[in-house]
Amino acid sequence: MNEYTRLADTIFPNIKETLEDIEKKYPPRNISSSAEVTRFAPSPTGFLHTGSLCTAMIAKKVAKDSKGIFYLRIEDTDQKREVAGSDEQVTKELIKFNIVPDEGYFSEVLEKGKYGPYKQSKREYIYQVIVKHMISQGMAYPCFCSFEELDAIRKIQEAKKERTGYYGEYATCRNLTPGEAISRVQAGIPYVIRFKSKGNHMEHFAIHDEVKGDLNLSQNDMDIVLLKSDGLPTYHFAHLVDDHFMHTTIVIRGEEWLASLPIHIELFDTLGFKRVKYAHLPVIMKIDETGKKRKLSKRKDPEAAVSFFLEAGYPVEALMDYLLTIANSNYEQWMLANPGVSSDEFKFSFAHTASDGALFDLDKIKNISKDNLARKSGEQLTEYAYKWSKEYSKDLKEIIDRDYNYFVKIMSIEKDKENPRKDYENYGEIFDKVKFFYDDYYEEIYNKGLDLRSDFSHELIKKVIANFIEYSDMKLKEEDWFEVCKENAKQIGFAPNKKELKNNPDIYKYMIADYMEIIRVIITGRKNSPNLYYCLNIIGLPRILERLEKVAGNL
RNA sequence: GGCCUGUUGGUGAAAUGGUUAACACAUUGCCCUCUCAAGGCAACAUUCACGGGUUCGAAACCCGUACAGGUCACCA
Repeated sequence: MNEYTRLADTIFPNIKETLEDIEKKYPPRNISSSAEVTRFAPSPTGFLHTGSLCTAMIAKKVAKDSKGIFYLRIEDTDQKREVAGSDEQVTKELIKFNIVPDEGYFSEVLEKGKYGPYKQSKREYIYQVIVKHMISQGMAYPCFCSFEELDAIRKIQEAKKERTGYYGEYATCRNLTPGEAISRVQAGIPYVIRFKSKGNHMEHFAIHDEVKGDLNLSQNDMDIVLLKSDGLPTYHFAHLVDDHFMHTTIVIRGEEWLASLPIHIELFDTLGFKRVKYAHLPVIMKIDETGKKRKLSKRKDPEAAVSFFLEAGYPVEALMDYLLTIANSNYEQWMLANPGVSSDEFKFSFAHTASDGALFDLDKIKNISKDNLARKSGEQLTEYAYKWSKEYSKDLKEIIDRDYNYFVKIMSIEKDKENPRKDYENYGEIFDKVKFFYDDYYEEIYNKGLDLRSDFSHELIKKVIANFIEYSDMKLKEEDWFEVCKENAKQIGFAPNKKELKNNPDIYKYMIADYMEIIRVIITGRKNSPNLYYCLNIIGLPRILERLEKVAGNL
């Protein structure tokens, strides 16, 4: 038994299994060589971030496009930052956006797949086996430096204007003999396990990134921490172990990880593990108050949390479409050329992924969302809005519940036209725009006061109401009905069009638009509404008369 | 500060050495129109961060400069 093995046994006396044993437990996946295995690996520190959703979407797409596997892994190795329950929350939100993992973590009681556990805190044993192996091979060692000592080292480095970190001559614990290390461990001195880097910072190596292209990076020479004093791994080590044994083929993550790529490469090479491919995605940016670019921030930007879009009632496909336009520059053209086709049909390619971060553009999402809602039929729109309302809007749910078909009629206004109306940006806007179709809400609007223009005299308004009641025939077809309205209006002095009004200022003071405005405001309580003919038809003659007579009577 | 990455209009971007720098969002104007929402048409980068070079020819290639972002933890 050599010294390193003794050290390893001293630190992990209860670990009997070897690296080979673990390898056997997680054999290569039985999939074709072109199939990609991707993962989404959030740390449960809060709600799902819009940028993370984008990353997850891409990972899912890459797996799906290649008939591979997409799995979800929870990276909960930092117990200090952990927010209770957010692992399940993130998972649920992901699924709401139709990003359903093929395997991985679903909840505390449900995991799918043979490569688990998929929650890092439950994989402690595996990490320890690997670390023990590394110690016994002289690839890793215990470090007894305290936070204070580390801090002192950093200060010296800063003073000398050298790189900060635990490396080279500063990595004092790497020179401890196994014997010395054993006695310190036995003496109960706290320690972490560090990687013994063989890299040279002055030397470079070539590496290909799917997004960034060919890179030339400095070798790593940091003796980074593998296992923290609490026995849990750092991100770097967990990445090595998990992505190796779960047989990830391509790691898709944010570009904040690019700087530590040399560490990961050295780790994979040292263990003799097959390197994975990498795709480092740019982060979504935003212009802050001072005019500077910065990352979308969960604290400052409501749109950084996906719940923002869920609550506002944007269709999930709209957000996904938008994120895809950022992720693949050719997606927008494809989307325009294939209206209504699911984005699942689109082939994602890293060749069209920008390498710098886009500014988040809410206007664009609104536009995409409007299009999306306009394309839905009245029935579909009602179905989706109703589903949304169950979770996010009592008021909307309540009016739909009163009479589902009545609501469908409202949502169907002019849907059969060549260019359907784009009335709503999201489900959250519907209620307010639709209230007037309901008598109790109309009553509310009426009581607040109808917004009739002040240059309309009471006499004029009464005249219009009387004329409309007498001559308007709701049984007519739309065009005919409107023609009749024009004629009637003309009888009481309203020009039938702009030209006539302009050309005959002595005859006309008002035109048909004004006539209709009076009716519109009285019936709907607003100056703008969808096509009046359809509104009136849905509300029905008795209630129209009621509203008109009420106004006339109170003038 | 070191290292890495990037820079085409207000925004997302196309164009990978060859005529007027696509397209989409936003904005503005006009048309259509019962209002609104749409829709149609048009305007919006004399120029691709800046300086130099290579070339018959550069937004594209090379070199500098500037600016921006990322990163330098027992956080991920």
